[in-house]
Amino acid sequence: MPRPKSKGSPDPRKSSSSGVSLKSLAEHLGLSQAAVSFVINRSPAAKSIPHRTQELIRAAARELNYRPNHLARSLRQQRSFTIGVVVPEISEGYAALVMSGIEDHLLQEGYFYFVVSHRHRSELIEEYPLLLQQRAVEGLIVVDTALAEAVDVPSVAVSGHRDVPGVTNIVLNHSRAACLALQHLADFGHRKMAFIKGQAFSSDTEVRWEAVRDAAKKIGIEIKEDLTGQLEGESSSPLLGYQVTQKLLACGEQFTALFTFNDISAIGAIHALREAGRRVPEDVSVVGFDDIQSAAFQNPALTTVRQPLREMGVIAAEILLRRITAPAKTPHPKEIMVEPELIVRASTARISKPA
Amino acid sequence: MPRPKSKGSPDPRKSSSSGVSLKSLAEHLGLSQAAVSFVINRSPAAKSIPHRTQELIRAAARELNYRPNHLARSLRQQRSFTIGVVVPEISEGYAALVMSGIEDHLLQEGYFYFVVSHRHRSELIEEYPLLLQQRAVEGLIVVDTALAEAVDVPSVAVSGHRDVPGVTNIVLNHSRAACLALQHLADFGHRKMAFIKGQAFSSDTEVRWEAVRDAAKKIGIEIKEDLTGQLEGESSSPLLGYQVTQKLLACGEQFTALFTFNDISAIGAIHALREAGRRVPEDVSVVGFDDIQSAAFQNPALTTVRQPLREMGVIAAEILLRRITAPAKTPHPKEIMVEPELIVRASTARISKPA
DNA sequence: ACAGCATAGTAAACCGATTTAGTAGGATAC
DNA sequence: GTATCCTACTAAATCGGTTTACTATGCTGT
Repeated sequence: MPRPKSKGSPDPRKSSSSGVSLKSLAEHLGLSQAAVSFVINRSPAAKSIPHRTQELIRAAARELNYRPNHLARSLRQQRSFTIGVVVPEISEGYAALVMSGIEDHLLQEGYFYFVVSHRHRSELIEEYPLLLQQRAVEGLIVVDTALAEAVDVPSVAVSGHRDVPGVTNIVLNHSRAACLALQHLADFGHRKMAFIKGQAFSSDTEVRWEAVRDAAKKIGIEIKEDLTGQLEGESSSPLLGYQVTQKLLACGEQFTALFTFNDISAIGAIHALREAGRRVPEDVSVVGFDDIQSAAFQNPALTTVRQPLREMGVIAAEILLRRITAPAKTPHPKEIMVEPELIVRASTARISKPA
Repeated sequence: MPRPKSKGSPDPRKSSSSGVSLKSLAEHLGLSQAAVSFVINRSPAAKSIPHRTQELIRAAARELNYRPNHLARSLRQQRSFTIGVVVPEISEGYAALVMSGIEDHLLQEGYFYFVVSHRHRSELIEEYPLLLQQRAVEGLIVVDTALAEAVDVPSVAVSGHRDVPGVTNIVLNHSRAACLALQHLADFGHRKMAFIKGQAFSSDTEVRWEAVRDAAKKIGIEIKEDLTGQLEGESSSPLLGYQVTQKLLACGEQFTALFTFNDISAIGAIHALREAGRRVPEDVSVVGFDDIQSAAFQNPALTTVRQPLREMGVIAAEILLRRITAPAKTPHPKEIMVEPELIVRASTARISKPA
């Protein structure tokens, strides 16, 4: 009853999935399903079918608007042309940019993808990869998420730092990123620097902090316990940076520069600084991270360490598809590193002579 | 060769999709596939199978880590539990927020979804819905995109304004939105207002502009041709608003207030104003639209018309699933309207007495 | 005259589930 | 004693394609 009955006469209003199956198309043509399938797919087996017949088949397919059922095809071929993408949350600027790169490459190559966001709930982080595999994805891209254990499809982690078997990590050169930022501030004469670390769950947090400490040591900057804050909370609102900065200000320790974990928190931080009567950049220089789109249009425009997020998404997709289609040829790189770039704008300035 | 051979002994390392099929599970148990299927799915037919046997089956399924192949199930049941989501682009704050609402509800209800972005290319806008239907999606959600023609699955359009058969439109009450903004500015004494319209391809542009004109007439504000600009270009960067505002300033006509199409362009506009020596809000009041996350953290904090984007995504998903699961009961509303809210912050102020 | 080969296909297995229709064997009813 | 019902399942069809193995026919070469 709910199924549209397929009468002998093809209904031209019915398009695609609704009416026309390979079977009905073959019947219409008076040929076998196999013959039609060979021609439609340009399979090598079609070489024994004369051109005339091939054209008849193609014409009929066009006319009846035949579109092969992707489910059936995937089931038989054991190829779904589908990828699973796991992100912490979608609204976040970071993940959205990476996703946009991923999408670009995947769709270009004829793959579709499922997106799931886990909002840092660990049971979802474990469950979603399994659900995705049940849905026959051929590979997984996880963004800023620590994959619990090995999965049995090829996987790529963007900003993954764990050494998980079968997973290729796409990472930023955090050492270089930290050097760029600190050297820039040091060049401007800053010595008393404050820092805002990322949330504990963010996979970049730890690596970046290591890099910052190394860079500070190399450049000869002291990192004071009192002047290091940490973002807390799930959301990616500037509010988090605002709150941490208030705490940093409250501790009483002086600082002339602030290096934040991302641009979003830098925006909140500037707000807090201004509320406390500190001018940016005259009293405090602020360096952000990521270079999100609105960074250039903050007031003052944000000096930041640019992370090639979109490109990282593209690379992730490229590597993954390469691993899927030519597993033998690609000896599966463990890590691919991309380079940051310092974008100097108006939120940093030479330190003013102490009054 | 590429397929993992399924030997008699189950390999405990192989999980999910790899080794265990219903067939192998049934063989392992010495039962028929049907019996196992009944129990796994808690089908009513399982009532004739004794508890003892049911437990054996479930235990074996757990132990071998059996996970039914979703492709096969979908094919047989003609239910894919998959939705297609069509957006202009992913990086945009607007679409990302709506998507986050969509995702929340869909995953909660056990559906997965494919995302495709068309970047306003009309051939993709036509092709993607077909490709999605080929992939057996049970419904479509299109965001800020004009669906070319009727599709044969239930569909919901967020910010759709076309009357397409079979499509439910989720729209903002633009009349109210325009009144809120203009009345607010008028209350502050503004009479000379400038406007930035959306890009021609954005489905809200026209409707909103109508609403603005109506509101202006009602309130008694004159809309000058010279003081209405329009965003141009694909991207959603603040740069677009920056450029339009430069043009508005260049024309020489004076204005004390500016109502922009979205927050992103408001951010660019403020930049341009400031560069031209106009202070915000002292010289020019600016009202944005959407209330994106960083709106509150601009300097000055942005006064804006809040659009409940996330909620609109949730509603879209709800309506769609309701239409899919109970097509008879839901007589398919043509339009659902959500209400805007004016968020007054610091980018608008009472007009200063003319010097 | 007949093997051998190319042409133009077809029949049927298969992917991995769900689902309908049916069956074997024991218990109960009359 | 047997018709009937219940219990505990199973065999086989099905979803819509792809793919392997095979066949029927006609032509060529010797």
